[in-house]
Amino acid sequence: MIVDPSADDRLDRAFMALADPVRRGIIARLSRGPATVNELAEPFEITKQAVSKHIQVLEQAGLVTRTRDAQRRPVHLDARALQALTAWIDRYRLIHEQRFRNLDELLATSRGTDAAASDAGTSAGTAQEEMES
Amino acid sequence: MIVDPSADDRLDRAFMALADPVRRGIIARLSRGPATVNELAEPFEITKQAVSKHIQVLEQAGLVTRTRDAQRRPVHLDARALQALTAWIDRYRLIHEQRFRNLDELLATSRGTDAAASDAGTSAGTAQEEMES
DNA sequence: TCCTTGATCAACCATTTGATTGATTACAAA
DNA sequence: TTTGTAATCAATCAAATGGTTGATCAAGGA
Repeated sequence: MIVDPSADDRLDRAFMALADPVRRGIIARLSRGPATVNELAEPFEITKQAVSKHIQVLEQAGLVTRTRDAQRRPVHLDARALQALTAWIDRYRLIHEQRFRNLDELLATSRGTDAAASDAGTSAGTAQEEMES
Repeated sequence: MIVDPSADDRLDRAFMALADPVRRGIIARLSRGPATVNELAEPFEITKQAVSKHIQVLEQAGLVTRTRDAQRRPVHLDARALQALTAWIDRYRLIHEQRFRNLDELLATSRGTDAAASDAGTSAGTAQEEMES
């Protein structure tokens, strides 16, 4: 039904998919190789149907794919979606850390010129670039 | 109310917190420096109360902290939580990629010995290590 | 063909989420 | 003290999530 899942939507689904310990457990298991729904359901105390739903969530998030093997339906991890998540996180984490390095430099050069250090940037809205790529 | 938020709970909250474009926008803005609720609410077409709730979600996830400045309450990014997320993701992404490298080696050494390549590992549960650290 | 296994579909239910409006707290300035 | 501003609290609501049970589909094997 969804025609054009925007970048936002894809990030929404992927982050949401990982916001559940069962689904993270499934990802952890799949990092070691493909598995069937029954195999994936085994460690958890919920019904197979519930696990099947979790796999659907992971699939719609692009984190896993399903193939066919007779009546089995092995689930495979797709690491590219994981990489997209770390890319998003690291982007802003690195901007934040760069800001701290710049602040350190500022403090190192203009030592003694106080009052700019305590909460520098509370209303520092210099360049308003795009929020999400 | 919550006494001991487990590692699972913390990951739950953090991933869930990022599964929303408004909250990701807030994180993006805070990567450039602290901001007040009003400043953070400005780009969005929702009420300040809604933004305040989003900030609470981010705060409970450990992604941001709030300080005091008279009647203002500047919000600061806490990059350590972001690092915890990339650590979790990269852990399993790297295991997955290592498995592919191993598979490549296997194919390189025993070329001609087929049938192990198509779906190697469908029931490969060698070592059952802990799912989450 | 009949039966078993693997997996999904469908309907339903309790809880949570995201948002709203209106009232209230906290602080500063007049 | 009164006024104004920043922010949260409280009550409410529609929609989504996570789980269940029961029925159904698909593919082999007896």
